[in-house]
Amino acid sequence: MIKLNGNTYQFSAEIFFEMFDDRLKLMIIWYLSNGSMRFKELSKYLQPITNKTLSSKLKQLEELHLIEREVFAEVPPRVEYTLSPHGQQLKPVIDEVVAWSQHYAKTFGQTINEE
Amino acid sequence: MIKLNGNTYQFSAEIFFEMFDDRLKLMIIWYLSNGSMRFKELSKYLQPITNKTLSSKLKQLEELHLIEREVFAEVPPRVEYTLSPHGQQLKPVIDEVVAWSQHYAKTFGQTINEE
DNA sequence: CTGTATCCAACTCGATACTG
DNA sequence: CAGTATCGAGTTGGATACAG
Repeated sequence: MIKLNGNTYQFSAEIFFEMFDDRLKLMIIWYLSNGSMRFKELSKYLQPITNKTLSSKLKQLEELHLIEREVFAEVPPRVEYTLSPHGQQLKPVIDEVVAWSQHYAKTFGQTINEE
Repeated sequence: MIKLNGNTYQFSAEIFFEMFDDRLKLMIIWYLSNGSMRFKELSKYLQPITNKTLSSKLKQLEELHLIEREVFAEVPPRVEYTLSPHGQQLKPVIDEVVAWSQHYAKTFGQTINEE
């Protein structure tokens, strides 16, 4: 049995399932797995998404120690989001997700142009 | 670009993210990755969950071709759920999820007894 | 045992407007 | 640019009751 924050888990995997029980957080990790990105850039890729939602999700990921936030003292302001070490360790998960999805798409989907 | 059912996706991974944007479907896959289970058995592990919700999720997973449903003509009725071939191909994803979670739990959680 | 039918609380997330 | 504030629609999923 595992205690984490206030919660208890029978199996450690339940931590992951609870962590990524929404539509956006793992997608954000996926986008950041190719390098750091700015707020606006992420917003563009996750469209439609509101500033409020994106801001909230990024804050959650930071509290989970999966991403890091760096503020540059510029005008206009620049903020970069990067995977933390624990976030980077999700890369094998992401890789398997991508591999599985490509295979699934090959079976059930139709490819228009290239990916 | 990929067309699947009615939707279009830029990247195949988006299929996965949309497929598992809820709290339960990937957890069910995880439970079934150790072998087939009955309705009641799944319900017990996923507590608290209602029959309606579980039934709905299992139907969705079947429509996605990830699990298979087998009915035995017995009294009382017995229904077994098993991963389909495409569901079994999610095993590497699950394995990486488990590995990552154990590492994460070791860093941030406290283990009471054994897992 | 394996569901289905209603009802509803809670949550997620988008639309819009505004701030430093 | 990078947020925050308010509002509200839609969805998820639990509680309860009932059926084959």
